[in-house]
Amino acid sequence: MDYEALSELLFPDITKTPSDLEEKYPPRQLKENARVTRFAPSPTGYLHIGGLFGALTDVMTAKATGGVAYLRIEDTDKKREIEDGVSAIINGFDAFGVGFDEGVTGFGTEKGDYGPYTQSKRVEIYKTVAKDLVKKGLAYPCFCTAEELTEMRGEQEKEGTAIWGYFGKWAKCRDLTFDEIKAKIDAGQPYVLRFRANGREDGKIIFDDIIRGKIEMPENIIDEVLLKSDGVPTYHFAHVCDDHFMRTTHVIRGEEWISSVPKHIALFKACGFKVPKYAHTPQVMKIDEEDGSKRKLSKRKDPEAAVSYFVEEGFPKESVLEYLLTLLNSNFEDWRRQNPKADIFSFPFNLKKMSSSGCLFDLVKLTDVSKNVISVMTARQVYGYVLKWAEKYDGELYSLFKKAPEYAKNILNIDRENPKPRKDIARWSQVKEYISYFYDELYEADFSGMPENLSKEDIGAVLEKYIEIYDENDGKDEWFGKIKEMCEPLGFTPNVKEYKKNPESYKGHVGDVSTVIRVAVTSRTNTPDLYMILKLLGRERVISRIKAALNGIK
RNA sequence: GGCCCGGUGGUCAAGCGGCUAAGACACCGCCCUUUCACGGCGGUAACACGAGUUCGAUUCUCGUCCGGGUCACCA
Repeated sequence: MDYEALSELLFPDITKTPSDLEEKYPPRQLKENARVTRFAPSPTGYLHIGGLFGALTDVMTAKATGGVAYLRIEDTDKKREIEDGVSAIINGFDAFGVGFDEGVTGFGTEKGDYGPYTQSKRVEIYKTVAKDLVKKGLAYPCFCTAEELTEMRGEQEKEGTAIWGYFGKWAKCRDLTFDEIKAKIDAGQPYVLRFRANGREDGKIIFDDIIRGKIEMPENIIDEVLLKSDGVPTYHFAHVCDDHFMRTTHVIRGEEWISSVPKHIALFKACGFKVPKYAHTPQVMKIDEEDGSKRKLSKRKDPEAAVSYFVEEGFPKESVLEYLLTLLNSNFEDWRRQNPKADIFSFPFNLKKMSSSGCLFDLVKLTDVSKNVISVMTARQVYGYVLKWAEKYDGELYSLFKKAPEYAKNILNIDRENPKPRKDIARWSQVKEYISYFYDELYEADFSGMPENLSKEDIGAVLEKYIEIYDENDGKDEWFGKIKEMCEPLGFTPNVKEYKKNPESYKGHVGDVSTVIRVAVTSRTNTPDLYMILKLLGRERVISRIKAALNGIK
C-alpha cells in the first residue's frame, strides 16, 4: 500500500505538516516545574458544580506552580451543543471569580498564543496530524455504515467476545487496498478515519496517575475513530492534538476518562508526541432522594448542581470556592485558619493530596463555611453584596436597601466587625427575613411569642412601664440598668440565678422582661442585641410598636 | 458481562506496619448569657467482610461483598 498516495487522496487540501505546527506552537517558556493545565468543557448546557470543581483544580494547580491554566471549548458534537453553551460556561466562571490565564474568554473571543481555543476552529490542525498518520500507515478510512457497526456489535455479543469494538477480524476496512478505497471514495461513499491500533491483545500498559498512582490496563487494540465522516475529530483525537500543541503538561479530568487512557497513550505515541501527565479527579456525588443511593450529580436531576443555583440563592462566590477547596485538599481548612485573610488562590494546592474517592456535596457544610465567610465581612461589604444580589433577585429588598444605605449598613453592622461576630447569614436570600422587622414595609406584627408564664396583665404592665422609662438617648449600660430597675416593682427579679433558685417568688426575671419588650418591638423571640435594635428603630417606631402590642395582647 | 476506580464515624477526611484511630461539619450536653447567636468545654459515633504475610495489620497481598465509571462517527 502506498500510504503517501493514500494520504494525498484523503487530504488533498492539507499542505502543512506536523513540523509546521511544532514551529507555530513551540514549547512554552516556563520555569522548571510550572504546570500547564486546561479545563475543556463542551457547551452542552449550564455550568454545574462538578465543572467548577474541575476548573478550580486546574487553576489552583497552575497557580501553585507558576504555570498556565487555559479554557478550551470542545464543540465537536454539533448534535448536543446548545445555543448559549459557551456563554453559560463563561458567565458561570465569571460569577465565581474563576479566571483562566488564556483560552476562550467569551463568545467568539479568546486570548493566548496557542489558539484557536475552540475545537471547531482547529479542523486544519487535526487534519494535518491525521494526514501524517495516514502517511505513516497508522490511520485508514473506514466505510462501515452505522447499520454494519450495529450488526458487528450484535455478533460480538452473540460470540461473547471479551472485548467489543472495531478490531481484529471485525475491522473490515482495515486492510482495504488503495484501489478499493479509491473506488469507494469516487463513488461518494462517506467514511471515517480510524486509528490503526497496534496493541497486543494480551498486552498490558501501566501509567502513573497523579491522584491514583499506578494503574494497569489492557493495551488498546481498538481502531478508534479519529475523524468523523464530517471531518470533525472525536474527543480522543482532539485531546491528543490539542493537548500536545497547546503544550499541556497535566491533563486533569474526571475519572470517567480513566478507561480511555490506553487509547490516548497509544495515540500520543503514534503521533510522536510526548504523553502528558494524567490526573483523574473524583466525582462530586449526591444522595439520590428516591433510593438513597450515592450517585454522580446530574445536570438533569439535580437543580442544585447548576452553578446558577448558588448565585440565585445568594451564596457569596468566596463561600462556594472555599467549600470546594475543602473538598479538593483537606488541609485547606487548616491553612485558612492560619491565613484568615489570604487570597484563596495563594493556597499551596497539591494535586497529590486530592482524595481519590467520590465525595458528596454537602450543603450543610457549605452553609457553615459561608456563615464564616460572611461573618468576617464588613457591613459595607455585606451591604454591597446584598444590594447587588437583590437587584436581580429581590426587587423589594433592593429598593429598601437602595433608599437608605446607612440605615441598612447599620442594621447589618449589629454585632459585626468585632472579634466574635455573629454568624446568622449564610446566603443573601436569608437577609430579607433576617432584617424584616426593621422595615415597616416588611414587618408583620405577631405577639404570640410572649412568655407563656406571664399573664396579659403582667405583659401590659411591663410595656406600660417601659414606655415610661424609655429614653432613646440612654447608653447601653444605662438602658439595661433601667430595665433591671423596673423588675422588682413589677414582681420580677433582675437576678436570673436568684430566679432559678426561687422561681415561686417571682413572676419572672429580667430575661422575661427583655423578651416582652423584644417581642413587642420585633415580633420575635430571638434577635441580635436588643439595645441596638431599639436604637436603630428610633423613638417613634419603638413607641408605636409597643402601643400596638399593648392593643394586640388585649 | 469484560476492563477499571473506589470503600476510615451521618458527611468531608488525617493516617502510609505498632497511635487511647486526628480534625472540620452535623448532632447531644454543660458553661457563658437579658433572647438568639458567638465563644469555651465535653460527649455519642468509624477502619465493609474473610483469609494470608508479619512478633504485630486501618495500613501490604488475595478473595468476597457493596458503590461508581467505561465499553458510540458523545464528551
